Amino acid sequence: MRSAERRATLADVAARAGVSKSLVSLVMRHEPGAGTETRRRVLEAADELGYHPDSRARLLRSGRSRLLGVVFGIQHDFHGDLVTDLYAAARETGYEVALSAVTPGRDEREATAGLLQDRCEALILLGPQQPTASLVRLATRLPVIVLARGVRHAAVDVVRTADAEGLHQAVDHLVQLGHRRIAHIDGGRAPGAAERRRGYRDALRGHGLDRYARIVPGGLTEEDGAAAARVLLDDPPTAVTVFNDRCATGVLDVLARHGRQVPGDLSVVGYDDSRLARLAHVDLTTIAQDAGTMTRLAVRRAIDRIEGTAVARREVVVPPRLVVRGTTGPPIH
Amino acid sequence: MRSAERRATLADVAARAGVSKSLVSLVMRHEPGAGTETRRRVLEAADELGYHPDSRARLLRSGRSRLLGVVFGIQHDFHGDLVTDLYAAARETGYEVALSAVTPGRDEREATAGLLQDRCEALILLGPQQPTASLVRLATRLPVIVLARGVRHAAVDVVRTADAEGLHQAVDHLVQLGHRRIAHIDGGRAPGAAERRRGYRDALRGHGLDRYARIVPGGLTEEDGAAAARVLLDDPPTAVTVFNDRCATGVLDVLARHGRQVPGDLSVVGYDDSRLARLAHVDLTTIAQDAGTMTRLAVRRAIDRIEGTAVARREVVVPPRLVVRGTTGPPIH
DNA sequence: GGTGGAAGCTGGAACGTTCCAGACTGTGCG
DNA sequence: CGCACAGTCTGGAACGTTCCAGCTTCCACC
Repeated sequence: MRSAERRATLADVAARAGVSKSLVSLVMRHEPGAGTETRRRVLEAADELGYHPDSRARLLRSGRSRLLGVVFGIQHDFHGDLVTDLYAAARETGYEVALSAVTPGRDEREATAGLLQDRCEALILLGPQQPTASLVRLATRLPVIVLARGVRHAAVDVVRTADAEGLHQAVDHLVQLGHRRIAHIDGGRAPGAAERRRGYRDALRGHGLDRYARIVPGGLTEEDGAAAARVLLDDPPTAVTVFNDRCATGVLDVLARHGRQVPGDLSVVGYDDSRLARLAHVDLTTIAQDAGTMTRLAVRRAIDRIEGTAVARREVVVPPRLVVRGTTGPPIH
Repeated sequence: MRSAERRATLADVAARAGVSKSLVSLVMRHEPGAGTETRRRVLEAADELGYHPDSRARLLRSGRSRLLGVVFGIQHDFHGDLVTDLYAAARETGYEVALSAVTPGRDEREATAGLLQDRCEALILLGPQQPTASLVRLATRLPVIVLARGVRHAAVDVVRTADAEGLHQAVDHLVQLGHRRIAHIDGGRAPGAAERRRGYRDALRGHGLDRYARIVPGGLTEEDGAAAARVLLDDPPTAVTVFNDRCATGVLDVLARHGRQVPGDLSVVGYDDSRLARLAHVDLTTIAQDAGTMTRLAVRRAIDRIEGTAVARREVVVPPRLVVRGTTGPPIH
C-alpha cells in the first residue's frame, strides 16, 4: 500500500545537485547566501527526489519546537470553545498548538507529561484542577499560562475572567428586573467557583439584599444542576444565578419537568456563554467569558515568555459581559 | 522566572547516576538488561533532574514516531467519549495518541495536515465528513482507519457500528411496548444517518407497520432535534427514534416545555449512549455504540497496518446494544 | 597592483537519542 | 579447573538537520 523506499534526505539532494548539504539546507530555508543558478538546480533536484525536510531532525538541531502545549478537558464544553479560539489565535504567530486531553482515565499529570515529551515551549492549561504547588513546579521548567482560573503565585501567568464582576452584572440585571430573592448555585471546588460566590455575596450586599442571600451546593455538570434545582423547588426564590451553563441546563431541565415557567416562576442566569447557552431552545441568559480575547492574550503571553519579552502584569483579567436571552424576566407574584 | 539552565538530557542523568548513557536509555524505555539496584538509582537521578526524554531525538534516531494521529470534532460529545477510550486503548500498545481537532474554524484537511507533519504512522478519523476520494488519497500515504462511518473503498479500514441493526433493536423494543405509530428523526447527511434511516424502514416493514413510517428531517444537534420536535407536535406519533442523543436532548427539551409527558405522551429513543444520555435527569433510552470495543479494534487495526500484519476483513462491524432507561414506556390511550 | 570585503560555497561539529558490538563479572557444569 | 553462558554494563556510531568557521573567487577602490 505504501512505497517502501527510504525518504530522500539533504544529503541525497546535495549529491544530485552536486553541492554540499549546507547549501541545500540554506536553499530549503529560503535563506540568502546561494547563487540564483545554484538555487534553481538545488530546488530542481529536491523536487525530482520528492524531498521534504524532516521536521524532527530540524527541530532537534535548532533546539526549538515552536509548539504551544494545550491541556484541556475533553468533556468540558467551554474548553471546546477555548480550543477552537486557541487554534485561531496561534495561526498567525508561527507557533503551533499541540493538544493533550484530560479524560476520566487520563489525569492532568499524564496529559502534561505527554506535552513535555514533545518539547513544547510553553504550556497553556485550561482551568487546571491541580494544586498551585504542582503548577509552580511545572513553571520552573517552562512558561506556564493558566487560563480561566486564578492562581496566586508569581511563577505562573494567568489570564482569566473577572468572575466576581460577572456575578455583579448578573445580580444587577436581576435586581433591575425587580428580583429580591435571588439564590446562587455554586461550583464547589471548581476553578472560579470561589470568586463567583464572593461576587454574588458582594452584589447582594451592595443592593442591601443580604438577608436574601442563599447559596445552594452545585457543581460543574447537568447532574449537579438538576440536584440543586430539586433542592430549590421546596422553597423557590424568584431568580437564581448558576455556576456555569452546563449546570444551568440541568436546572432548566428539572424546572421544565416540574412544570415551572422560566422566566415566569424562576429566572435563571448561567455562566460562560458556551455553545449550549446559545442554542435556540435553551436560549439562556448568561455571563459571557470573552474566549476570543482570553485565548489571544494567552497565546501572546506564552510567546512573550518564550521569547523573553518583558511582561507588565503577570495576571490579566478580562471583563465578562452579560448576555440577556430568554431565561430572565420580571418576577410574577 | 525560568531556570535558564538547559533541559536535562540522557547524558546528565547518566553522569548523576554514575552509569553510561546507554544504560539510562534502557531504563527509561523499561527494557530488560539493567540490575534492580542500578535501575532504581537511574530512575531516582532522572526524577531529581526532572528528566523527560526528548521525543524528537528519540524519533529521529529510531526512525519511527509510534504516533497514532486522531482527528476528532471538538464539539462532538460522542467523539469525546471515543477519544477517552482511544487513549485507554493505546496505553498498553507502545503507541501514543496525537490529537488534532476539527473546529468551526479548522477543517478536516487542516487537522489532517498537522498530523502528517508530525510523522504519525497511521490516522484514525472519527466520523469524517470529507468525500471518499480524499480519504483514498490520504490512504496512499499512510494507513487510514475510519471510525463510526462507513466507506466503500478497499483503501481504507473501517470500524463502525451496525447502525441498521441498532434501529431494529430500537423499533423492536418500542413495538414490544405496544407502539405502532413510531416516527424517526434522521441525521440528514451525517455519517451513519443513511443506514439508520434504512434500519428504521426495514424494521417497521418487518413488523408490518410500513404505513406508519414517518421520517422527519433532523440533524446532529440539539437545535435540529428541537426543530424536528416542533414539527412532530402537530400530529404526534406515540414514539420516536432519533438520530443521536444530542438531537434527542433537543426533542426532550421541547416536549418538556410543551408539557408533554415522556414516556407517557411520547417515548423517545436516542443513539450513541453518550455521556448525555446517562445523566440522571435525562435518563435516555438509547442505542449504545460500543465505544470501548470500537476504539480497541481501531487501534489494533492501525497497528496491524503499520506493522504489516495480515488483516482479515477490511471492515469491522460492531453490534450495538439497546440500553433501556426512562424515556420509553407503553403508549397511553 | 595590492588590499578589503562581499558573495558563494564547503566541511565538520553539534543536537539527544537508539542501536550494536563487545567487555566484564559471576555461576553452573562437565 | 576451565569453559560456556547469562546478566550487566560501556563506548561509539548512527539518524537528518542546522550552525559556525573558514575557504575560494572576484571585483571595486585607492
